Amino acid sequence: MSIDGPGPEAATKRRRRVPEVARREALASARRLLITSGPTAVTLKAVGDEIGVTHANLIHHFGSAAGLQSALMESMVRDLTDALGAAVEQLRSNPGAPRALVDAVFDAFDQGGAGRLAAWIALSGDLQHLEPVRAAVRDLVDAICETFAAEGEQTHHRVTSAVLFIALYAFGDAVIGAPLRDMLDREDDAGRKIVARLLPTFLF
Amino acid sequence: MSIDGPGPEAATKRRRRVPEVARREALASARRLLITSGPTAVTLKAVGDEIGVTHANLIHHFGSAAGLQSALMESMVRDLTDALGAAVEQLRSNPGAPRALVDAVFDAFDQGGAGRLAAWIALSGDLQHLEPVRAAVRDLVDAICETFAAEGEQTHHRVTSAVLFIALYAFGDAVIGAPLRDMLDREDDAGRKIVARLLPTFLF
DNA sequence: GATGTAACTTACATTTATGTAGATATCGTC
DNA sequence: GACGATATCTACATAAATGTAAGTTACATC
Repeated sequence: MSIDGPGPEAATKRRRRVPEVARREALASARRLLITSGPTAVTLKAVGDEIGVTHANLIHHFGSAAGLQSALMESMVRDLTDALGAAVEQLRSNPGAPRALVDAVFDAFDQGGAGRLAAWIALSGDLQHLEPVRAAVRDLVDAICETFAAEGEQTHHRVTSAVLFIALYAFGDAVIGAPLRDMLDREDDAGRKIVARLLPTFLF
Repeated sequence: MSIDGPGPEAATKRRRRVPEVARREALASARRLLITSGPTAVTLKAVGDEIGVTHANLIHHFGSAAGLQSALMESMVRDLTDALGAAVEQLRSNPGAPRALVDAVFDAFDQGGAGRLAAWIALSGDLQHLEPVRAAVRDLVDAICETFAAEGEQTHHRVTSAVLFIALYAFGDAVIGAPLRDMLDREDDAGRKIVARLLPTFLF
């Protein structure tokens, strides 16, 4: 009886991945662990066990445990910025549908674990990992300003207010929204509805 | 030359605290560590070093490291609920001043570290520590409903929306507000101003 | 001043995460 | 099929966090 793995006779076999695949598998596993069990669960051993390699192998690919964490943060930040970009496209093609934009941003924080990741980064104090987000946020603001260019002098101020509003709220919702809604006996998308209703206040 | 401590001739002396004082000092130190250096910095050794006792002594008082963490969470949750109670009193004495209520709630999450604590709890999955908050939130909702009793059928729905709104936003602001405002070149109280402006939308 | 309780310490054991060194196996290439 | 690069593993080392046991000391009470 083989403990686990590809099979009885393959128990002594190694699976040799190309480095890029090995890194991708490891990062996917690390993200899963972060989302389901929290930051402390993302250890070399836990990730290695999930994808069937030793912890030493992960050090080989990422240099160190900190290297793995950095790569994970980088990967999740990239996904978040991609989602924000998609949200802007969404807004451009249909400026009058705030709920679609809200869903895009909320999903970015909720699924993919960007909210939990941001909380982890903030709690750990590794703020340098948030730097890539700065450029993405700048782009987001510029894009929205362009879409609402005719609004006059206060456009930039209103847009930054709107971005601050939706980002903080989506973050909070992703991290503690579920238990809080449970305490208040509110439906799952209560937060999204509120934001979608208030967002036009900023932009129009 | 004494390394550190109360003084040269007191180097061999022990300081014997009454248990309540020992616990209070330890919890204050643990909170400081949590706020300044993140959850992983709250270890028995770190807390012990700060208040001048050994890690074994902390185990003596709290039973285990988990016991210390639970006590810390309990203490911070109590402070948060106290602050929420004060916010309700504030609202009762002056129902027309949203900014005062907003400041009270934001300070509860910001100072005292309730926001960081909640993030830690949510990330770790120790949701049972949030149970005391449930009762506090219920009280808060009831108190606000009472204050605005004349508003008719939808009062409860509107109030829960308002509480969800301000709590999620204050939480988000406490955890990632600072870096996000920096990215957007916005002033420190930008978040509070936005919430104070929008809050009447729910209640009136 | 003697005594008992318990706060506190020291010393040791265990577990877990991380890191290093060297051996081994896999796969592309000749 | 031999060979070289390297992905992967085994084995060992280290550090930190937690926990346990037993001894010490401070302080209240008599």
